[in-house]
Amino acid sequence: MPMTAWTELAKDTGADLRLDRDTSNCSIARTLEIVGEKWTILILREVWYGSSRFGDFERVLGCPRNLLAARLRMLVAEGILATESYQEPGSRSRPKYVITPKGMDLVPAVMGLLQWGDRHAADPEGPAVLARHRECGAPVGVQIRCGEGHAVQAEDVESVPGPAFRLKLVG
Amino acid sequence: MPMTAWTELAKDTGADLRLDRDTSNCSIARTLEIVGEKWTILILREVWYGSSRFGDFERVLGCPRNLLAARLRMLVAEGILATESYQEPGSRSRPKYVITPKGMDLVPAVMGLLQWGDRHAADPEGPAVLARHRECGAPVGVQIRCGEGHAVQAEDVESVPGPAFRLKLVG
DNA sequence: GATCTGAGTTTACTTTTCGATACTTAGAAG
DNA sequence: CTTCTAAGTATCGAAAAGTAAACTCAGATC
Repeated sequence: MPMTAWTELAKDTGADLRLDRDTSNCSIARTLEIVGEKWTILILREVWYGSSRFGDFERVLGCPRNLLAARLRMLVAEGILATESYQEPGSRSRPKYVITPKGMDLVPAVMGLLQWGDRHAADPEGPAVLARHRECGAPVGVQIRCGEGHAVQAEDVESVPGPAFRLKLVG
Repeated sequence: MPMTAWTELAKDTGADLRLDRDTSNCSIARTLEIVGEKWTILILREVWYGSSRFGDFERVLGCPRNLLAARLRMLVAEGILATESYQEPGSRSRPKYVITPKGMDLVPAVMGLLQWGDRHAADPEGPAVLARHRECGAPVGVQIRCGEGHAVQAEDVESVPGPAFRLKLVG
């Protein structure tokens, strides 16, 4: 999906100056800034699988406590998780972590990673987890689709400059 | 999408032993092992946008040369990129990097990240890049779908133990 | 044969992130 | 008022990443 609209502009202009796409405004990079750190996606995976307490995450992930605390704090600050409290009988109330709608919106991206791993890096025994549609039981996956409702092959995706497209000078 | 099938098993058994899901076989984690390092996804983004040469990546990403070389080497070793050669008139032939089918299979995952960023971390000016269906021009995005063809809400995805599901003892 | 060029490699140094363990804290129970 | 517990903090050495510049290498040109 080459963006010919800018690769043409980005040619050498003869002098020492040269134009390139300005990649500072990129939604992929911005998303990775938030969820691209080590453990973050795996914490979300555990939330989807039903964990909610600090100790749950620590035990099942084996993640260092200080990193776990930092990641949880950040996910809450970003509005991806929210804290509620639970109270075990005979204990004081403690915080637990639940996913927000903003966090649920990450499911397609993570399911994309899951799907790729199942296809290209699977354990010979098969997947440890199967995702299926609650209503009909059929296995689920992610698909690229267009606004017209067509399923789209990755090769048929075309990337074009958007409203915030900019060029930058390099040299 | 809690997996009740194992959260029930994972209760304290009264003694000092306790069962937990064994997360060592996870397609998400395995995928992140390969593409979860810094720069890797951004390199792939540039490949999708039309870059193919070492110097292209270096200029547009601002990534250190040593890391760029390491990431490219790894992507080729994993079969996500492949090297071909190009020849500029008057120059010797040099290597360039092209995406493989295995690499194209990552598009849904990365498009998921893009979509989330556009929705939740967008620049006020809007996105720098728009993805659309080459045939009909309509904007594209990723969707969760089941084998029966239904669009599935993230909340309606149910995760159940697969063939390689294991429990582990923690204590 | 000297020079140019793009694609790396190497080196040396700083900064950031990771990982393991010890320590603290706030309330409930004895 | 001491103990117990889950949820954190604090600390510190190790590993990885970032930065910058010098160096190599192989062919094409001069």
